Amino acid sequence: MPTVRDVAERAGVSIATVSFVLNGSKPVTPATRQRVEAAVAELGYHRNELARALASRKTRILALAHPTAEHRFGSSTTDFITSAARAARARGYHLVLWPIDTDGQEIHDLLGQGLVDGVVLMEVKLDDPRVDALAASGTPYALIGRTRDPAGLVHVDIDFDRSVADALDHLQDLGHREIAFVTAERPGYGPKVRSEAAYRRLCAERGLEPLLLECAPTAPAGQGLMPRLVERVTAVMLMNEYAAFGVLTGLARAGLGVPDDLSVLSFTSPDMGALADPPLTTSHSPGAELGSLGVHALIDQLEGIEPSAPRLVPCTLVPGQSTARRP
Amino acid sequence: MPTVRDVAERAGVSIATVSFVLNGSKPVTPATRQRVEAAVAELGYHRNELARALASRKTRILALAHPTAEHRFGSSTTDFITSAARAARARGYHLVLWPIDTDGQEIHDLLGQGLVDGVVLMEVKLDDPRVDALAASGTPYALIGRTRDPAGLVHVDIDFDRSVADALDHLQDLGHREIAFVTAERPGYGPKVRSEAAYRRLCAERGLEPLLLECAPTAPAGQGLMPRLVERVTAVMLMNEYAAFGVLTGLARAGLGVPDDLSVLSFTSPDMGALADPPLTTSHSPGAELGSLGVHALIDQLEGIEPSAPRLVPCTLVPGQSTARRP
DNA sequence: GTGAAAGCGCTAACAT
DNA sequence: ATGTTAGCGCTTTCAC
Repeated sequence: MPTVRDVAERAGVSIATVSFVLNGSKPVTPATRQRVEAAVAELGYHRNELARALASRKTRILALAHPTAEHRFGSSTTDFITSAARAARARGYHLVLWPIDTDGQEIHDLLGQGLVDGVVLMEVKLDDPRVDALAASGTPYALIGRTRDPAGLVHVDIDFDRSVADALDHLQDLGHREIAFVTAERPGYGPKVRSEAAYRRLCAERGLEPLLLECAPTAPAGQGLMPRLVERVTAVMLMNEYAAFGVLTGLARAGLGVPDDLSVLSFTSPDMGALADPPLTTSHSPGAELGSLGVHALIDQLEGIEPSAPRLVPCTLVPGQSTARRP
Repeated sequence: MPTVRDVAERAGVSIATVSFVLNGSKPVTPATRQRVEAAVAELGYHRNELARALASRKTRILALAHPTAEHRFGSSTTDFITSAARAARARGYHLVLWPIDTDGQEIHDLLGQGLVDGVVLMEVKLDDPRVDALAASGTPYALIGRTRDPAGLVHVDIDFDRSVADALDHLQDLGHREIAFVTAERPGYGPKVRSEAAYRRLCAERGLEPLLLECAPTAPAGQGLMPRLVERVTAVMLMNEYAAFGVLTGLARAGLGVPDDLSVLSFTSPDMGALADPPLTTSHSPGAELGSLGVHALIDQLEGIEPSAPRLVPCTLVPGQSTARRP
């Protein structure tokens, strides 16, 4: 592996000049720049990121801290992670994975290693001790999700208000007025709390009678909703990836069908929705976009670019065949 | 952040001795060891992994190279990744994510940065240029999956022979003799090729008539199989995550049911299988185990531990209600 | 068993 | 505009 020294020698300049050219950190004559670039190309030189990190006190490595148990983005977790890693690389950073299970100590030890410049924290809870640990460490960080009071914290999240409003719009446009909302049983879970709040507020604003239900956060779920649900509403929005199949099954067993007897809108990936019969109308979380935005927000902060206002991104509605005009 | 110097000073020893204690790289008197350890604890010292990496010429960072498009492990990709990261950390390594789309150059540039000691390559194809790029680079690597001729390459993969045999056993035990096998349309895709070969061989050995079918590698899929499938077999194994729902739907539309008219065994996660009605008998890929094994195989290689023979891990059969005794 | 000193390959003052 | 030089925080000979 060639080093700056080899490049400098070959180009007939000092190692400082090589560094200036590589980093654009100081003005350099076009002529010498070219000689350096030629030497770099001829030698197939790549700078050693480790040495650079040590000398510059910037590792250009970010950590993606995520609990191993929960899967907030469900089917879009992979998209999120991949997109975060791509965004990092696009700006010259690397992303390391930190599966974090415990709260304070683990993250503290990891940070102590001095390997990363900042942390992207996934699956942020309303009251999250990891956020406190990060804040105490002084390491820059960006949150995916929000704590109870996220004011002043760098974060990106789903825009639950918009997402629920869009879903309601879709159903109301089809003539529905009795629209239930089903979440997963997860007390204190941010997305549940925020989407329920949005639903309640929107119902009030629009003069709709709210019907909030819950079911299990894992499959199978939703089948038990059935007697109650179809008696009281003509449409349902499911903020629970697993519930849709249960609802369809429960309905079928009662001799009823979608969308004739009930319109179903599920917050899940279109891929998942396509598995159902009929293919579901879905609203999918912006996993990839959040991954990218979160990383950019963190890097902006690291590089002293603008304060980077929190971004809230709505889910995207993809019409399927499980929603139809009210009978 | 305290450094070795601070520790050395406080313990009244040289920085070399501190290093010896921290790494166990040289014998040290119990007494001085204790003094050093005390100083470490008092100062809350963590060694700087970056500096250690530069000086020792071992970064203790591994890359997980994965294509962004394909999703071999489907629903278990997240498990795989998480488990790989955990295994790495358990042995004192970090795992960086490298979403790789192009073939040679990208991986070459990344390796040139000198950030990683080795690479775990996911989604290995039968003929994979990335493997050649890695081999040419001289960087140690481990493959998840196998090339056409994996002899001599460090790799871990699903044991398709065992997995298909176990599935056949399950169905044959239930009295089935006509058992179809459905894969996803993906020419040259390792898992498809190897599982099909296993199916053919096993059918021959057991005197069964093979029926191989394909359908789309994305949802919706499988509905089109229906007239043909149920006329010719009493059971089907689906090596296609998306097909199961289509098969169920197709069957229902024909007024038929599972498992009465057809037994269905799907190679997917039990979570996914639980969504179906009836809950599917599934065989799930050992995503987490492969992630961990792959990382260990790579680290063993890096640390000069035994040659680490290739490990093939079978899928795990989880009986559901979609398979039953042949009518 | 312990210490002194020479780097690892780079960046970033500070000179010139 | 370019060069000299002093580190970044650690590991690792080589002496003692």
